[in-house]
Amino acid sequence: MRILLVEDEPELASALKTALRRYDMVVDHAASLLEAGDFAASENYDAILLDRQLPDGDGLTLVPKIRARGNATPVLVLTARSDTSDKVDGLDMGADDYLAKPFAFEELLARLRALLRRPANVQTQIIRAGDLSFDLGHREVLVRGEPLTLPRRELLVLEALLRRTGRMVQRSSLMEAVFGLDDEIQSNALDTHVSRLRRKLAEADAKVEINGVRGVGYLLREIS
Amino acid sequence: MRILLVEDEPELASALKTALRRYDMVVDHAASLLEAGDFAASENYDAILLDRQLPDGDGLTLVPKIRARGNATPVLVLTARSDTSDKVDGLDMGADDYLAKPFAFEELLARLRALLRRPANVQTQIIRAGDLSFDLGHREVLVRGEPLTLPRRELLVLEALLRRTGRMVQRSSLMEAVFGLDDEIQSNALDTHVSRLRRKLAEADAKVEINGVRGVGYLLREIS
DNA sequence: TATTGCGCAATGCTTCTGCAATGTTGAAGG
DNA sequence: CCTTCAACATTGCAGAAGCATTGCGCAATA
Repeated sequence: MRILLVEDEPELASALKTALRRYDMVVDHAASLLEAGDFAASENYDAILLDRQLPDGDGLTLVPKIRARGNATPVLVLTARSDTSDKVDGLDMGADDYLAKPFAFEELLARLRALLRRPANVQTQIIRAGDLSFDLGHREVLVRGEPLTLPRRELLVLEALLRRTGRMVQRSSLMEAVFGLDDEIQSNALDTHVSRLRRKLAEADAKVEINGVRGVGYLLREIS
Repeated sequence: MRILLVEDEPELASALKTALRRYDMVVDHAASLLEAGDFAASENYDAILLDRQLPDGDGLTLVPKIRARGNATPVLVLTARSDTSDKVDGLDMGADDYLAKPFAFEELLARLRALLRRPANVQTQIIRAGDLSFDLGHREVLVRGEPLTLPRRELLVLEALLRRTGRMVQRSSLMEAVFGLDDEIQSNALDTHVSRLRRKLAEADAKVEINGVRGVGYLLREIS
């Protein structure tokens, strides 16, 4: 679990950091709004602990900012101010929870856990063809649910072909996809990979076929 | 917005119902645990407002019951009891928020809005695979009921893998889950932790196996 | 201070991968 | 219809890259 702790008071920050670490959370610490903005922009956190009183402004202003960037990370606001209208403001600006100082660490932890209890499996794009599916996000190939492990280069070939299932993929663009900027490959390495991939797909009975088209490139087809 | 209000005190219930209706929420009212269970089972609510003190038992017991049925509706617990350990219990049993009576209606409304904004949080507290179970809340690993203590980093590895049991976890996302941006790790530290974790899992005969996939990452599998 | 956790580097091992040698196919021209 | 040739297919191989494991020393923790 990755937490961004935004708190300017050094003692409290360090105490919290240590305490949270004890619960196996990975904590990054920002001491100002500016710093917090940078952290939040560049990294993916599972939750943000946010103090309102910061040297360079109200911590709350961070929330709409990151939400505007499409970041839905749960935010738990820590603050000394505790009257109702204050809480309402905080929650309405997009914070997910609000905790008044002083607080019991146990409660902080419990609220944090409640926030973190959310699906960890972000859905990623999956391409299907024949009996196989390719999870682009996790780089995983399944044939009828069974994993099929492929080496890197063959995976790249398969991906490039799957992205245009049933349509031609020019040899040159395959080369680009598989070898990228790597040094100029001067042999028939691509053909080699295609060949090996073909065999594995056949062995797994994936119900797809790679056809070569002379002088042009390859295409992947579903077969009955 | 459909709300299930579980509250036995008629006056409070009716006041809340009226007030919520003013904000265009559709409110169903249950006055007992039994009734609440029926309502929750048959209807789809966007949130549940739950009193703890009910004539036929502690309202909290409803939460694990509906969670077990795969129902992830956010639950906001209302209660007169307000000490910390009480809140912690409530949140750990799967409630999403906790509000002590007496409360300002404005705060209730704000917390409710915050809950409704949140993506549905399913995620059971305990993940199982093979003969081991991982309690995410208490960060405890059990093998056939026996505790297995693991160092921090290994625990993080295990957690990340367990959250996607049987499926690929990219090396990069493992790195992120385990190290965050703490420091630039430039060695094979991850491999080291995986190795050590493997050994401990094998020694404990946990009936799970960590497979490395060259060039991609790792995946955790149950074994017979 | 004793202990444990952790990152790191060295070592051995497995798998990948570019290459070349060899076989196969298909289109064009005679 | 056959020849011919270039493009594609397949396979074995050796070097490279990636992974697994272990021991070590420093640092954090108790």
